[in-house]
Amino acid sequence: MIRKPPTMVDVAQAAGVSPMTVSRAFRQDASVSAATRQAVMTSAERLGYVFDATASTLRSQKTHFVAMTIPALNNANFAATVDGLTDGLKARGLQILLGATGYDPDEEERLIEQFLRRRPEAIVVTGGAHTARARRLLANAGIPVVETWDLPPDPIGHVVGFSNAVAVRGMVEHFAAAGYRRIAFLGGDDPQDTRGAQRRQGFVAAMQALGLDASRLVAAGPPPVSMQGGAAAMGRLLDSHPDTDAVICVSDLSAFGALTTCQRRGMAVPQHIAIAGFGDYDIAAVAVPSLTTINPFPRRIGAEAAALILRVLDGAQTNTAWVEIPPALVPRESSR
Amino acid sequence: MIRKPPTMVDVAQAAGVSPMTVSRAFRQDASVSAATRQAVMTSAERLGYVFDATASTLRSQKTHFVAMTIPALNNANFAATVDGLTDGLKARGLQILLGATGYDPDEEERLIEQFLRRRPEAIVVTGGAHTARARRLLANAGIPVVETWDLPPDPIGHVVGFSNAVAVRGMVEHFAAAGYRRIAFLGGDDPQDTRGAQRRQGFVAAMQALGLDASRLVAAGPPPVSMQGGAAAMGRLLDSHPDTDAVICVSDLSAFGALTTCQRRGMAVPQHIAIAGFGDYDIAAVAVPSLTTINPFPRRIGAEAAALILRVLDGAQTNTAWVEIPPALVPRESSR
DNA sequence: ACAGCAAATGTTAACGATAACATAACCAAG
DNA sequence: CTTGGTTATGTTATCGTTAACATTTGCTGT
Repeated sequence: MIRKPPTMVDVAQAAGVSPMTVSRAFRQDASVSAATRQAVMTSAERLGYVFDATASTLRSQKTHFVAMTIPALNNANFAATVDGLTDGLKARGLQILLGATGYDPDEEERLIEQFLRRRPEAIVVTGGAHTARARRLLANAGIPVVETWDLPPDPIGHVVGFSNAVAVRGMVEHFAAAGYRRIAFLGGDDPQDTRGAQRRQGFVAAMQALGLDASRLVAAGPPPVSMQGGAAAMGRLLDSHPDTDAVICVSDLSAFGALTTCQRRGMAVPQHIAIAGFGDYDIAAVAVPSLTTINPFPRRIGAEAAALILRVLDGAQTNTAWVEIPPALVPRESSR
Repeated sequence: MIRKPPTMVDVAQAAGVSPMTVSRAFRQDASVSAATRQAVMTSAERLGYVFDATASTLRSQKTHFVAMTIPALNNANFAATVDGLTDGLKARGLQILLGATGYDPDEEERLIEQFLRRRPEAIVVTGGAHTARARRLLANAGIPVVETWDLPPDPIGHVVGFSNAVAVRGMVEHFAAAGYRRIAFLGGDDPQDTRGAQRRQGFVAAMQALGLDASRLVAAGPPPVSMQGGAAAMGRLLDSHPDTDAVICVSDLSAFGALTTCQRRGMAVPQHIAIAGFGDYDIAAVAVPSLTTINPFPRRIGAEAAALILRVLDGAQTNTAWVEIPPALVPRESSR
């Protein structure tokens, strides 16, 4: 026999109070006597009552949702950002509505539209490249919008990020100072991965600024750039430019792939060729040799976004924020 | 100036129809003439109307949500399961409400309770170990419950998974057949990681069944077992049991960590010691040497769960399902 | 020309909570 | 024993959509 689930009215009846009192008992701020709350909770538990967030949302116009889109779930960096955001918002009872775009702006647009229908109290997106319609939807949503992992030239709302190009410039200068000259860049060829593309652009600009040859660019295929993709690309690079003395890779994963290609070919790293990655994933610290990389502090990006959202929702922050999280270069064994 | 966002009533007025017609125009099944739908959509777009899923949900009692809890976001295996589930449900307009438990049953309970308040149409959880209250909440939720990544002895609802113990037994037998005798198990020491613990139990049982010494167990610390944790644990194993000829690790990540310890100590893998992991993560295929592992088909777990949920929601499946996805042993260079 | 029926649209009430307002109960101070 | 003020609880109407039912329109066949 199926009977329909109990509502506050049922709980109120069972506890001998009004529905309004039940409603109050289920919130921590409200003024309900301890005895009454206890009675309500007991009745609720006995009836198997589960609070209906939908009805609450409709009436109070508070969803306690914060939406977030990331390019891919399966990426430790983005996952760390999500963790940072989740932790920062959990204490306020804000839940994350998470979606992966698969690095596709159209999919992102679809996702954003779906999310906005749920009326999140804020929305966090990754990167600054969006479809025109997505931009319009975000701009008109009437909620705080935070763009992360980037410094968009034409931001929609708040920004918590860093310049991918500048970060790679730092690596190029580091390599140049260490004496490397014939430096290549691996990956960043797919325009869908805007952060990857910016890293490559940053490489080219920095090399040119130093008067070095910036033409050693090797494609690693569509995002997410895998270890396999990095390994294959490294093979092509070594074939086409055997005299390359350093490679900067679009990510640690591709860098590790590149490293394995060197190992399989018996090329010593960093003696024969230096390798750098991006992201400071676990593998960068553990690999033998460990990988020189750039730490973009992904968790902090999420945490700062969370703190910013809370400030805005509290009315403590009224202007648009621009928070830069400067990445740190992490020198390791894969370069001298 | 702030004006409150338009509703269907506003759109209806602008389009010269009733709100009900607007409602119908926003669904694909409903009978609305093409001309009317066009007029409604134009008005909606002009007013910047965004459909309110909350009100829709309250009235229709359909949230189009499916909730899922996983131990950690930052884990390629679980992420693949989420992807499989998401893909399978997307076509039906079902959105995933995702939460990470951090391998903590109490956190899982909290998450489940929060999720149920949103009235998902189904809920997918990882593993069979839950708090008593969590079990009760799930059992009484009145929606399909799917437990994944495990074969729980006392399932709450449907099951899509495999036996972690049996999978590791297969690896032990594989190693024994290859002539390894002094086999160790790395990780699985923390009871919070139930799947890890089951892998270790499977190891012990299989070793004993073969009359081999099952006492070479080395702890790798609390989940998620990191590459670093695996590396450190391997160091301890080599110190305490230098004659070990093979190690089965609780995951590929710890296996890779273990591999790096061998590399740093100049021990050849697999000549000196064989290594196996679990999960068939990218790194297993790319590492040098590549890692022998077990592929649990994580994406397929998600896809099967999605298919199952759709069958149940359609009424096509009325009994409780028990879907086993047998993992596959993947022999690679790290063992002979 | 009109019954008969399908397609398109309208009307009313409800989903389950809570904001806003009203009142009852209680206690301290005069 | 009032008055004034706080605390606890109740009443009413409403959030924005859609299920259920009602009605209109348009077309087919005879």
